Parts: sequence; structure tokens; C-alpha cells
Amino acid sequence: MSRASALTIGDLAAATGTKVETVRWYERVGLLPAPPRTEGNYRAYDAGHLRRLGFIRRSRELGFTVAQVRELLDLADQRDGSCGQVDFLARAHLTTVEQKISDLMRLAHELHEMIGQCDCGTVAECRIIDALSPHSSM
Amino acid sequence: MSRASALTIGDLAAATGTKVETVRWYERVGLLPAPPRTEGNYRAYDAGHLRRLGFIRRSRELGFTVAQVRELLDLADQRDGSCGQVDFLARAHLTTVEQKISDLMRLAHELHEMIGQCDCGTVAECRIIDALSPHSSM
DNA sequence: ATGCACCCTGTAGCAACTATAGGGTCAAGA
DNA sequence: TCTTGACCCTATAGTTGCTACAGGGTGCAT
Repeated sequence: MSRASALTIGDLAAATGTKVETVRWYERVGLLPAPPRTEGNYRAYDAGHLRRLGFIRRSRELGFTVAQVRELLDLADQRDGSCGQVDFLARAHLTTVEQKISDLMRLAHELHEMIGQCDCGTVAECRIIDALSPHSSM
Repeated sequence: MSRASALTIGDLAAATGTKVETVRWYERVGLLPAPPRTEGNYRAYDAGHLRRLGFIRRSRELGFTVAQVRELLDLADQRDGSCGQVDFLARAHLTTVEQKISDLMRLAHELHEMIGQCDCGTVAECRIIDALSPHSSM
């Protein structure tokens, strides 16, 4: 409120598609630095905060964990360091995502098979219930 | 211990590939009925419990939530009811899984592109950091 | 009788937020 | 000026599905 370009937490949240509570939570866990306060004890953010929050949100959208985002932010702050570590993190994350995809595809396949066998009679003869029961393995 | 076929919680856990704490947790949240106790206050399970726990584990492996497993168990208990509801739950779950797969595939694609552009020089010119920064949208 | 593996309860922790309760602040309209 | 309402503040508890203690009791073999 005091300076021309100061943003309230609501402004910051709206500008990045984040909930206000989430922004405060990022501050508590140390992802976003605590901004100065106004006289009325409101957080007063600037463009740097906006950029940093944008980075955080984008990384989270891409599925990086908060711990990974913290690492990425630390690395990004060392502007003249090598980006090998960044590359490593990104590749490791890609591998995780690919593993998840293949797990889910196996799952979808099993579910599909299960559903295809159901004639929708009574529960007693339901092939889905049957497939979920331990005696019929796989 | 008292009867021939009584199983301890450890037996039950081992037979289904579950941790002992998880079995107790299923009891607390009402998925697995509380079994009778021995003189020494140990849980004494029978074959029915084993079947039910097997059903729970198999459903969880297929990615059903605990709430959905609860529903499936309730439905499975109504042996002469129609299995239409079971079918509905399974199909809804399949849809969810398929949605997750497509989300993750989009993610993997973006990560792949990001990684492909990195020449691994300094952080300042790193295309990954760049792609994570808010100014380069999407 | 003593060691050890197992069992018991109750509680706290994980990720990554989300939601409430119970208040304070600020700008605008009557 | 007063008040309404939208916003902000802190602190705490809830979500999902377990997992991991801590601090004890039980059962069996040696």
C-alpha cells in the first residue's frame, strides 16, 4: 500500500493462480521469502516475489516435489554455476513420471479387462467382485 | 492360539503382504471387522478375515481409494443385489486412471522438451531454469 | 528366569496443501 | 461518522493412506 508497486497477498495469489493460504504456506516452509510488512501488518510483495512464486507454481505444475523445487530455486540463484545439476534433477523427475505412466497403464489395462467381463447380473456372479477377490489372482 | 485355525495379526499380514500396523489401521477405519481376542488380548483372525483383507489389498493395488473399497465391500456383501453399481464404480475409476495417464503424458512431453534444449552451460543460460520461469509461459 | 519375537495402545509424522476459528485493517458509501 | 464488506492476520486441525515410534504386555524356548 505504501509504495506504488507493492502487491498484497491476494494480488500475488490471483496473478499466479494460487490460493492465499498456499502462498502463506510457501513462506512458512521457506520456498518464498517473507516480504516486508505494511503499517497494518499486511505482507507487501514486489516483482521479485512474483517471479519466484511463478517459478514455484510452474515447477509444481510439472510435478516436481516441494523439496525438488527448493533445490531448483537454490540452483537458479547461482546464476554463474553449472546447470548440470538442474539437468540431472529434471531427468530424474522425467524418469519418475515415466514410471508412473507405465504403472497406471498396467492398472488401466487390468481394470479394462475386469470391466469387460461383467455381465451386470447379480453381485454373486459379478466378475468384477470376483476379480477383486483373492482366490482369483492377477 | 486357542483354536486350530486362528491367525495372529502377523500371520494375516504376512499372508497378504501387508504391514501389521496397516492391518490395525484398516480395523480402526472400519474396513476390516474387529476380530475376537485371545486370553492375552491378541487379535484372533479366521479365514473370513483373510479373504476380506485380500479383497481390500487387491482393490487398493488397483488404485481404488479406501472410500471406494468400503463401497465395494458393502456391495460385495449384498450377494443377491445387482452388480450395476459395482460396474459403475469400476468404470468411474478407470476414467480417473485414464485421465491421470494423459495428464502425466503431457507432463513427460513438456519435461522432455525442456531437457532437450539444455546445453548444460551455466545456470544463467540454462533453458530448463528458463522454461520454469514465469515469463516463458506454457 | 530370562531372552527374544511377537503383540498391545496411543500418538506423531509424511506430502502439499486446504479449511476453519477468531480476530484486525482498509476503503467506500449512507 | 459510522458501518458494511472485502480483504488481511495468526494458529490450529483436517485431508489420504498409511508408517513409525514409545512404552509397555505375552508367549515360548532355553
